[in-house]
Amino acid sequence: MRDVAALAGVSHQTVSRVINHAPGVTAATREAVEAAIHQLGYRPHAIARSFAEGRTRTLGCVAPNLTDFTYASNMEGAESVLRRHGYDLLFASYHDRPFESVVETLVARRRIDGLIVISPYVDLPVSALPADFPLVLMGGCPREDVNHLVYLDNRDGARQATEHLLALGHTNIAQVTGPQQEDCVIERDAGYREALAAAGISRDPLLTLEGDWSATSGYEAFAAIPPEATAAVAQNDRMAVGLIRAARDGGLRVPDDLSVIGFDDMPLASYFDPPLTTMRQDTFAIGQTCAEQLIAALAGSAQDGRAVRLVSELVVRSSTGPPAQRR
Amino acid sequence: MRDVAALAGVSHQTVSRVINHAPGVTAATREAVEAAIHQLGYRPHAIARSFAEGRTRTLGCVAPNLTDFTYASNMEGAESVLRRHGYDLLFASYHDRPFESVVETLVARRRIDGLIVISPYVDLPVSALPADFPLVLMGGCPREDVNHLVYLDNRDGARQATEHLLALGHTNIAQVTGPQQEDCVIERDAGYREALAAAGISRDPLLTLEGDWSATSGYEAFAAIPPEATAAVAQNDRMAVGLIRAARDGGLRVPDDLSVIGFDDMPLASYFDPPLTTMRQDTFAIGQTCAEQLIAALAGSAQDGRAVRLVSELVVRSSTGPPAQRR
DNA sequence: CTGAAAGCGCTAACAC
DNA sequence: GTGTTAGCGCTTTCAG
Repeated sequence: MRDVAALAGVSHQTVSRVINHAPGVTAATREAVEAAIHQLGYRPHAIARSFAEGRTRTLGCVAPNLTDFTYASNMEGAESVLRRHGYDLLFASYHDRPFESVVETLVARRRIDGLIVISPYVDLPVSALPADFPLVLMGGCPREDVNHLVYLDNRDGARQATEHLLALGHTNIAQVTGPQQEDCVIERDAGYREALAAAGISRDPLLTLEGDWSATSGYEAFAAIPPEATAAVAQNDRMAVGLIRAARDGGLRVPDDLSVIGFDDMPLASYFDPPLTTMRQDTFAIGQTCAEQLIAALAGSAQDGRAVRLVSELVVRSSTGPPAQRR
Repeated sequence: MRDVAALAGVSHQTVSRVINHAPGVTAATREAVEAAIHQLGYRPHAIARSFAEGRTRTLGCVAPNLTDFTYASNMEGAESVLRRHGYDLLFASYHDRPFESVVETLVARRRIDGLIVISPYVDLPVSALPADFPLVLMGGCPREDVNHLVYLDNRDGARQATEHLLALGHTNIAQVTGPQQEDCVIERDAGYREALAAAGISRDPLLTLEGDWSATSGYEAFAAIPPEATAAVAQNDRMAVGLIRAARDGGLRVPDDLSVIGFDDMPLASYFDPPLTTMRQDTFAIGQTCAEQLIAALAGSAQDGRAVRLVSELVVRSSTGPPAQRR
């Protein structure tokens, strides 16, 4: 920068003005400086700038992992908008370490200006963050303890899924859940119950099985599903796929003997056999929304925060259908 | 830091020594400083440190996108080892902007100390980077123009896949490729040809169809496959799945009328119908290896660089089998 | 073993 | 419109 200033015959401050597109520079000076910059191949030092400015122009994004398509897609959506706003994106996963340590590294040491947390866990210690730190939480239900929230209405989604099965004529509807302490599991379970209750069906606890989101757990859950069930709502597509496989291995036809609906509309959901009926969520858009919220929070607008509610949409394919005669 | 020094009754320099675990501090002083740090809740300012040190302790990772499981998994593997070494990970995708702009933002402005580039493109302009910048390229074939390279031997993988079909007795083996300018496509095509040549089979250009990695493109490719083909190697699993769907829609049985082998062993590959025979690559380990290489490069060891070759492994499931009688 | 001084490259506040 | 002066919070170098 000093060299540029010398070459252009101005002070380093004028160079600073030029690279920051600050007003109050003659066109002539500006051109001279730009010529010098070009000639010297000068590039502003991002770290020095961050240091002087007191902000990093870098935002963090933490997710449980990346291999889950849902999270990866969220993050990609967020990246696309943050990048457009001139921010860099620091990524951290917290599957192998406590969330607090992420906060410690990224926030307490002031490496980032704001944070997007993708979390299916209701008990995430957001309190580990300074109260006024720009934070957007991507969660699975409404909550009061966080300023900026983007959430997928899981309760509504599960209700829709269950209603779809009810509308087809099913009355014995099983449920395969994720780990029961997770936020969205609780919500989806609530939606399932609400739909049953609204249909005047008393809920049989034996019809609910707990999995761990994996296809294998869906497969294993099948063995525990009472034979009178004619349909099942799986809380994600992987478990739905496992369940279908197990049902077929057990000699059942899908959907004739057992209808199965999933959740997520993962890639290739339509390429399974039978093509999966599922609840679609636009994960890319969710990520984008989170990023927009964060940008707004950083700009100081939306000071009070607001919760953005997103809903999932039923996609009917061929893994659900009316119940067949008694099997 | 000044406050900590004052409270502990030492200079800020001693505080610096303590937080950096530098030698030459009395146990007593150290304890006093640590007490002060704890009491004040002091955290070193990462940016100030980076600025003073002249390095950022942040590494970059660029990939075409995140939603492709392969890349996401690479990146997650890389993150796990970088994190362990105290580095942060800056992520950037380049599906919507030139690679050079990534270099500009991250490297030229010195936001990162090193870079992992996940690239299926042979023509990636690594020359945009300063020659001595710590770089690890995750590619699809050996190449000379880069110091640190981790590559999956795609030629070998495609050869294995094709040999598997040959061993089953197929002689008319079609191929569905990705976009033909991509690195790994060229390599996989070469492996396919090599296997055919070794079996004394002359290659029929009509048997090779170009797709775009999507399941849809695999589906569409089917229409162009000559009816005498009894088997096909798809260059990824998604296209394999699309191809299988199309074959069945066309009244063929898989694998009896058409054997299909994929590439990647993507999640749930075994849950498709039929379970997919494919070439497995350990994408998480590949990412880890890239990170280790980068760490080594930063440490100055491995100065001359070396190429790490990884191979994929045949996973036989049920989408391949011996050819049936003439269909 | 500890302290003092200098400086990393930039922006912000004010003076000219 | 442009230059001058500080100073961001730390590490490095060198004295004591």
